[in-house]
Amino acid sequence: MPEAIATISTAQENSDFSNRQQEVLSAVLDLMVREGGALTMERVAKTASCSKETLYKWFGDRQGLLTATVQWQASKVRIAPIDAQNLDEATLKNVLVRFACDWLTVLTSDVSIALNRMAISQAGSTKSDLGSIVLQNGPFAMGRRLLPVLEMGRGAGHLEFSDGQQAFSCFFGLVVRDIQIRVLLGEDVSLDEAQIVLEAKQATKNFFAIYGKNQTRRK
Amino acid sequence: MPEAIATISTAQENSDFSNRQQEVLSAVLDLMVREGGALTMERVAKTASCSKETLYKWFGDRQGLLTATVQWQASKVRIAPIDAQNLDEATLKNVLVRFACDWLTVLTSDVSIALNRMAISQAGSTKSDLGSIVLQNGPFAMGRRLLPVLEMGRGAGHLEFSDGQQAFSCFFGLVVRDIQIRVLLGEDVSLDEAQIVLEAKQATKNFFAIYGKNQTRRK
DNA sequence: GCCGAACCGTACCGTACGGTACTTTCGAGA
DNA sequence: TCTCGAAAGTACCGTACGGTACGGTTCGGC
Repeated sequence: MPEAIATISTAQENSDFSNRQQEVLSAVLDLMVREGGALTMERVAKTASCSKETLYKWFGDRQGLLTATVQWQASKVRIAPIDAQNLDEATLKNVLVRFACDWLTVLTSDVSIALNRMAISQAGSTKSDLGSIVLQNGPFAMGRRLLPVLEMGRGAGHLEFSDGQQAFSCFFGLVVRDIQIRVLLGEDVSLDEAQIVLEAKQATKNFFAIYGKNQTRRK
Repeated sequence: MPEAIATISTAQENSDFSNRQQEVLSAVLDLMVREGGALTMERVAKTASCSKETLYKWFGDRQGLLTATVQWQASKVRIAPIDAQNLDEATLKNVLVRFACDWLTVLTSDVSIALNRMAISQAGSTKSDLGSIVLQNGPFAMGRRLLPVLEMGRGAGHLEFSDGQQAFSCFFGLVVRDIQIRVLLGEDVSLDEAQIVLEAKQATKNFFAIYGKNQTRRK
């Protein structure tokens, strides 16, 4: 079983950013979480103890800084491969539960909320690909990752579906429900570990009620 | 069967706002949709052909104008009562499908997207109840409305659940899936009427696979 | 020790925007 | 027709913020 979907890599030579630059990006992330979307270049500079001029030199402009932050955060979330040998039904369910747990944990984390808020708030306006970046590293990444698992489950005879995308989308809905929109809108949805596990199990069970092969289904 | 969940009332003496004020609010809504969250008082005044001073006189400040707009929009969406006489299973399903259709239509509408973006973008920061207003008139209102239906369905022996909230939440997830977060993040999810109906039927079918009484379910 | 590059701190500029004050226009009622 | 009040139009102010310029400081290479 995979250790976790989202594992923070040990950083250091993580990406195209130098250590100092990553310190800055980390500060941006902190500010996003603490102050919401209203971060100013001056506050970033002060928080990261660097000069505004350096910020502009490194990241071009404010938009570039935000984009770099989102990309950097995305690059930190590595998705561990799934070793799907001998996929008996219990193992498959375990993988799905695990998956749902990780997903719920990420969704309700401060960083994810802040990032999504940021991306959403400017998705409608000027040319900015923040939205698509978050999209790529959020729902889409989950889909790309979960799809093979579902197909393996189908191959092993535990699941039954024709459209994999649709099956994934359904699982997504069962897991996330109205939780994400509620946290994004500011409701304090505090889920402790136990609750998350419960929700994940429930979602998986429900998923099997729909796509499980041994279920009687209507029509 | 209810005509529609969201029926625009014939306006006029709709709420606490005078006709002229509603013209202004309508202009705000238009601007939100067209320009995204970056609306300035000056643009509102110009668009609505009124003076900034009047705006401040009527709505106090920018925040008040936004709040008034959201509330006004919410007040326009009247939820028609459900006449749940002789709730046979087909009727129940019809009601649910109908419900899901309306919900999906609203979710993907320009106005809803703009409003949600606005509320989300400032949900994290300063004291503002935009988020809770949208929350109250979005997911929560849906829940308050759908819950009695589900309970009637249970009473009539078509559904089986212990926690109504949970059942609603599940239905919500099955209907909305990842659609809302994707549109909010800027993806162009264009659903025509036919697709929406399809999605709604699928969601209802899936819901019955989970909570329908005549289903074999595991555990 | 010297030089240059990188970078910090800070002062500064221009502008956009929230909010206010003042003048003009318009329309209803006496 | 005159009066008055409400609201349009406009000019204005203060400030916050994005972006730039520049002097001072540190540090690695020679």
